[in-house]
Amino acid sequence: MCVLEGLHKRRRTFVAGSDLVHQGQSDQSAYILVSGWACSYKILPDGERQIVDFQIPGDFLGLRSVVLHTSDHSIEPVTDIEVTEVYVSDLFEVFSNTPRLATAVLWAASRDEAMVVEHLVGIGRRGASERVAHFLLELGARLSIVGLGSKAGYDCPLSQYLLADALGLSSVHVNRVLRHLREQGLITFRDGVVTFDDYDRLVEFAEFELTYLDQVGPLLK
Amino acid sequence: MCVLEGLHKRRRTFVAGSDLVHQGQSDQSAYILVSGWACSYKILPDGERQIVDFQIPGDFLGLRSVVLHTSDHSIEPVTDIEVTEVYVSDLFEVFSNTPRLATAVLWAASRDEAMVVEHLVGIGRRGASERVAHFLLELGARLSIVGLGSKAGYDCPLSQYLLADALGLSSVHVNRVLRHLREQGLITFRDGVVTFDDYDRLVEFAEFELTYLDQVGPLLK
DNA sequence: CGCCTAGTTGAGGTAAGTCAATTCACGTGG
DNA sequence: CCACGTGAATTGACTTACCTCAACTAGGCG
Repeated sequence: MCVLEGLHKRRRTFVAGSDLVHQGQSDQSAYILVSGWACSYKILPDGERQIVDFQIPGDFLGLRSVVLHTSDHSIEPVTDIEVTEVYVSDLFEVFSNTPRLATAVLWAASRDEAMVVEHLVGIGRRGASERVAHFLLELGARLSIVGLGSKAGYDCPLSQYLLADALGLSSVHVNRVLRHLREQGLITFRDGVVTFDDYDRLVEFAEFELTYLDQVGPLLK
Repeated sequence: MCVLEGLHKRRRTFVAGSDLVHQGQSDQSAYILVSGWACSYKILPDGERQIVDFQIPGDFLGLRSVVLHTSDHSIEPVTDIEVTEVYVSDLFEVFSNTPRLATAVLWAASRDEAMVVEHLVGIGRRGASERVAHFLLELGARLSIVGLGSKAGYDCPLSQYLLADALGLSSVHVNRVLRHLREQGLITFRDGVVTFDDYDRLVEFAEFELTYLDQVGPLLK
């Protein structure tokens, strides 16, 4: 992400629960998440919520809203968060002066899309247990890249309700699945901590593969 | 899409069924679809397939594979297709000379992601009937933009099997849902043609909203 | 004519949802 | 210090949306 340093600007803080970006608005700012967790989600007209992705330190927030000039989703902090605001005017202007930056931003956007795609596949074609396992593994892999996790586990501030909204399940079922996985000696999620009880067996169970997460940065190094 | 004209290069043809991009490969080309339909999908280790999106004329093919330098998905033509190849070397080089182009490509990538997100929401939180209805409406809206559809309907070369793989349903269930929608006088999909029998009522039923599809082009005009 | 693929329909099974009750940890105010 | 409320996790009983298996039809084509 080092290439993106040039963009960092004003530092800001948001508390858990207060929307950063609101569905339907236009002319939003983009941010880079410095500390804490956030999530991007969509609310359906009938009130149902689908969480599209969680953002962890180092991730962009609201990039798509800025580029498309309108927001099709909302973003809210899961914990209190720190962000650095990226000025829209800058973003486009800077493309002219620093084409490498344009490539870096495009890379970030593509990585983002790849994560959404993987998520889509999980919801569409994986059973609930594999889905939960795969999701927690993927989160772990992402966190490891930024030094916040390992093959042992990681701190995870998500509630079972959030997990359910992300995975297209009911919170009741998420609870049952977590119990099942714990009883199988695969993974434990308790008191805000995810522990991989048997990483290799879990990877096999969830049919987890890294693919795009192998890449650690934009092409141009 | 006019801004992208500068990229158009060699014209090529692919027949239905032959992969353009194959999951796991690196150093792919990107293409712009000129005529016909394609689909991007992922195969899970257990053989299950999830179709991520369908591409129609004007859409990019394989852009993400190029940017991430590795392909996490496959793309195959649904019908025979014509494409124009976009040389990778060009794509990045040209960013330096034509920053407007970089913005246009980023816009295309973002629009792509927005479609995947909408798809994700559908699979995660909509019932089968609403999901099918919404999907066919969205396809119609996209086709209308490039002059291949209207509020009356459109030609659609998809089989019920493809639809099922896209929507995370079984083909049997897709069939039942289509019958149900037809009997409700909402929409008819038969012999390769989608007909909106009652567009307004269908929109209401599916809770369809346009949002990002309102936008017809990159910010910079 | 017979094969193949796409679509159609029925019967029965199952994964996951809903509703509801209970526990527990925490914070807040009397 | 305790009574109370609130939000998360947990578990049981019952319901349902969707899947699987399987049979049958209809069109296209060698």
